Amino acid sequence: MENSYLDQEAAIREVDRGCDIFKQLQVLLQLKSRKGEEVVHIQELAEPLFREGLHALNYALCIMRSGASQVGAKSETAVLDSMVSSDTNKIIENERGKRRRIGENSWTTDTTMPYDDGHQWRKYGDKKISGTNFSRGYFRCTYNKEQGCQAKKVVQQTSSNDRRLFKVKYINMHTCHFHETISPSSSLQPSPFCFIEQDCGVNKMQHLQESKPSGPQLLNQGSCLNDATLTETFPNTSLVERNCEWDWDPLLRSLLGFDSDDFPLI
DNA sequence: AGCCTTTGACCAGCG
DNA sequence: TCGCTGGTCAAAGGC
Repeated sequence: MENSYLDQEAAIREVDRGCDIFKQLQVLLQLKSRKGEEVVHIQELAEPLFREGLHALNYALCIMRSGASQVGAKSETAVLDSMVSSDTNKIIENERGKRRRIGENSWTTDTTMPYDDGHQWRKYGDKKISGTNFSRGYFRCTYNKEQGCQAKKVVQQTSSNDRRLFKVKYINMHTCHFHETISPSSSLQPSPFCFIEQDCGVNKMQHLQESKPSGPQLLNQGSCLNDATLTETFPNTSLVERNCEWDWDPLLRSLLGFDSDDFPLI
């Protein structure tokens, strides 16, 4: 009962945060109409902001879904039902207990950025699926061995049109410590998203290396990069920048033309 | 050295 | 029973 209450509070907190983020996004978009020359900067800032907003709402949804049976939260999920759908699966276990997982706690979501959800994943399989032009990637939490985290996800590209679309199935909630550290419940905690445009389907590490910048960048630790890797890849990037521990107000202030001296814009 | 992805093989469910 | 298919393992190689 106590946990249900805490879950509900956490979910509400995430929804609140999502609202705040979208309000900031609105401010950014209003700036765009007033300062045409800043369009590029605003676009670069708005995208991760939008992602983070979505992440906050998705995270809230995860909390609600995982505790739905106790909390009885239904109305909230309706908000995002057009974006996310859950599965009720049967559980099939084989005698060796190592494969044929068809059930477990799972839900699916359609996204254009399947590799950028704030968690660290290790790919353990890839399968060409009949009837589609795309293969399906199987991922499990990096901390599967270390911490016994049972979270998995299956990424299936469903569209290759101008805007690629992926269906991502998540299986089991994260129980690893990393999950807690990236919990967006605090604005001071690292954002799970990266400022670098993700080329979906391309190894993120490789992509980052190919796009190694020359100057300071607004980055965070991302979903698959550790601090050491980033230090090596982006030697001129400070830890604070990498963790996205900035306040958006200075950003907006710099866009408005003041206090821009100590904040490196892209 | 340790982590990752890739990829072929294996195994189980299903029709 | 058999072939197809999806999910997983594990070796190999790369970074």
